[in-house]
Order: sequence, then C-alpha cells, then structure tokens
Amino acid sequence: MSEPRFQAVVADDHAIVRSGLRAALESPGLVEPAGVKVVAEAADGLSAIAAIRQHRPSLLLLDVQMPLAGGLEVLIEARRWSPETRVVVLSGVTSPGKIGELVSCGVDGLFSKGEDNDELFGALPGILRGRRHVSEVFRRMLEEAPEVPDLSERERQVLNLVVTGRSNKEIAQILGISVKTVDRHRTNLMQKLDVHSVAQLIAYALREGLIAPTSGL
Amino acid sequence: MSEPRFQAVVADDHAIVRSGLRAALESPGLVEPAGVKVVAEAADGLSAIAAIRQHRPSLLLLDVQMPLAGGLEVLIEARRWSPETRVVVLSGVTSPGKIGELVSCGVDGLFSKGEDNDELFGALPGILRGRRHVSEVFRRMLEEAPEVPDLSERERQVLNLVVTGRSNKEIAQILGISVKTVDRHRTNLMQKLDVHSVAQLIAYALREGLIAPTSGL
DNA sequence: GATGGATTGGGGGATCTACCCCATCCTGCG
DNA sequence: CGCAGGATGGGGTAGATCCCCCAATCCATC
Repeated sequence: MSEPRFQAVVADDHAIVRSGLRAALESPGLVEPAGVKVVAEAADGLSAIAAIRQHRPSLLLLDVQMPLAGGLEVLIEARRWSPETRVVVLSGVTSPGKIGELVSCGVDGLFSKGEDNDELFGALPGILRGRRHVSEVFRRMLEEAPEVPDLSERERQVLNLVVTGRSNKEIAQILGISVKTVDRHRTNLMQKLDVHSVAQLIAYALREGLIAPTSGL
Repeated sequence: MSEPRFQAVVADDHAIVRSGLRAALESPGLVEPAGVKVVAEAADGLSAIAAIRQHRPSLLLLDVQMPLAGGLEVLIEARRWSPETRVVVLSGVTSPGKIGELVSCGVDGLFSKGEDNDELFGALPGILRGRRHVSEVFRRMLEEAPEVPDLSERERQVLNLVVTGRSNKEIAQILGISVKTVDRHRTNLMQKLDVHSVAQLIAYALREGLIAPTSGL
C-alpha cells in the first residue's frame, strides 16, 4: 500500500466523534488512490491550532463548538498558519448567524452532524481538490434567514452583560459610562432586534448564538 | 465466529457518533467471548424507544440530548418495555440536576463524551454483567453540587413562562390567576434560587437545564 | 385536629425598565 | 466641508419589577 497522499487533523471535543471520523476518513476507497491519514486529533480549539501549525495537513475536520476556541477562531488561525489546508467544519445545530460567518470567512466545507455523513464523504474528494461544498441544509438556512441586524461593538458588550444578569447600574459601572447611556444602548438594541423585554433579549441572543451559553451567572 | 451474545442499540442524533460507537462496540475483543452486535441505530428519542421495544437488546447506549425525547424519557420508557436492557447514557456537558435525575432513575452507566472512552469501554463488560458504573467526573460533580432548590409545580410553570419572555400580566392571563400571585411565585422563585432579576433567573434556568433552550421566543 | 406547605391574592413602596424628548462629541466618508 | 452614524448623557414618565406587609384556602402529614 502506498503512502497516503492526504494528511488530516481531526478536532472535536468528543473522543467518540474523533475516533468515528478517523475510522471513516481512513477507510479505504474514500479518496483515491491513496486515502487519507489522520495525523493528529485535537480535543479543543487551541490544540487544534497547535496541530495545524505543526502538521500543516491537507485537511482539517473540525467541530464548531469546542472548548478554548470555537470553530471560527480555529478557521482563522488555520488560514494564517497553513493557508493550503482545506478546512471543513462540522456543525451541530447552530444559528444562521454563525453559519453565515463561517461561510463568509471561506470555509471549504460545511456540514451538519445530524444529517447523514454521505454528503460529507461524498464531497470530500472534491474539497481536497479545491472545490467548496456547503451542505444543502445550511444553504437553505441562509436563504431563509431573515434579518442580520448587525450590532455595534458597544451594543454587543451591553448585550453580553444584560444576558449575564447585570442590571443597568452594574453595566454602567463595568463599562465606566452613565446609566443613561446603557439605557440608550439597550433601547437601540431592542429596537434593532425587535424585542421588548430582557427575557426576549436573552432568548434572542441565545438563539442566534450572539453570546455563549456558558457565560456564568 | 460464534453468534454475538450481546445485542445493542445505539441512539445519538449525530450520525458520526453512532458509527463511531458501532465500530467501537463491534471491535473484537471488547467483550469476551462473543462481542457485541449493534442491531439498531436511532437518531432521536422516539425511534430509540421504538428500537428498544422491537429488539429488547442487552444494551442501550444513548445520548442525553436528542430530538423528540431526551435521555431521561428514553431511559424510563426503556425500563418499561425492556427491563432487562442495560441502559448506558453518554452525556456532553450537562447540569448536576440532569445527572442527578439520571442516577436516581437508575441508569446502569453514565459517561462523559468529552473524556476518554477508555472508562466506558473498560466498564462495559461489567455493566453487561449487571454492575453499574457512573463516571468519575459525574460522581465528583454530584458531590460538589451544592443546591437542589426544588421548585413547586406552579413555580416551575411560572419560571418557564418568565424565561420565554412573558410579562407578569401575560403569565397571569395564561395561568388564569392574579398578577399578584404571579409576582408572589416569582419572588419565592428568586429567593429559592438566590437571584435578583429576570436575567439572572433565565441564566440560572438555562444553566441548570430547568428549561429547554429550544423553547421559542 | 394541628401544623406546615403550596397556592391564592390585596396594599404599598423603592427601584428599575422601556422609551420618549433633547443635546454634544467624534470619526469616517463622499 | 458637511453630514450621517456611533457613543455619550440629561430630563421625564408610564409601567413593570422586586420585595416587603398581610391573610385566606386547600391538602397532606404527623
């Protein structure tokens, strides 16, 4: 058997997923003529980046949601340190916003974890030859996605603090601005997002993935 | 090769995870002498239950978070229709509350997806012989878990409505009670949970998995 | 049958939210 | 240069929230 022509790095926080992907990638006949060899696995974003810098593989298969660094950050870093690496992102359920970011940052492949993997593995040879492939599910999601109500930097900060349970007074102290200004940002925020209460604001933020659900309190 | 002695059903909403688990379970040498055969896969809770009723396998490997029915519901239904099936739950990151529920409902095995699978596969033979095994991570989580602030039925209803963005007035109309009573429940709720605003209430509810993040608006 | 909890609800008040009004300052852009 | 847009705030207000006070009912458990 000849040496595998393509090297791959697999990044996912679940060990089972990593071994499943490794097995699938290395199964003979997937990519002709020599197949793919998984040279490294990573359980979090930072070690994924480290693995990219070390191996500069042909392919990076990575999950969107990972500890320490998300899919988007890893994508950007991968582009920086190993521009020729094809980056394929696997996503669980994510918001149109996140998906859109990934696409506009130029992922080479974008697939859902939930659907069959046939689409992924069917498209892989093409991707390794430089084609791009965004899963049908996500393409529809992006078309149907209605609003992209882009928020300013300050608004995003305020939103994050609101969502973590801070009152206007606390936010004002944290950001070193007046309560009135926080109030202003909040009003603009709710107008942009077309909601009318903190609860809806939080629900929206979580749904759209504007903020991490892991941000404490 | 002799017929496998143990039949298994694998339930997870991600196809990659299912195939990874199938490969690992069916790899020779895992369980002596005859190994495990995966007789069915399920991508959601309801088909998991259906598979259990049809196959009555020795082992059910299932994810906590699945569409249509969660891990707990599937566990309960599995016990009902196939009491001799060993149920092993795999969990991503979940709250102490959910973990505690699973344990007190008597799962035969409880493992984290993030950690190495060695613990799972090492414990599997024992589990198939009737032993129970809760992963070290979760055992520590349960020990360190401080509060179990159990809420009344009404409080839970109110919490759910608050979290989905309803105002006190709306909640009062929905439940057919006075605004004052809603207010009362809310106050008690916040006292029990030691929080002081809607935002913190929502953050708490999401963090502890008291409510589904998928509840609209 | 008494005690405790859950649920119900009214009065009242301090505070906060949501949203108007207004203005200033700065920065980037045609 | 003007001018839009972002960020900054002050005044004001109707309404909502948060949290006290109080008491009634029902229901289980001791």
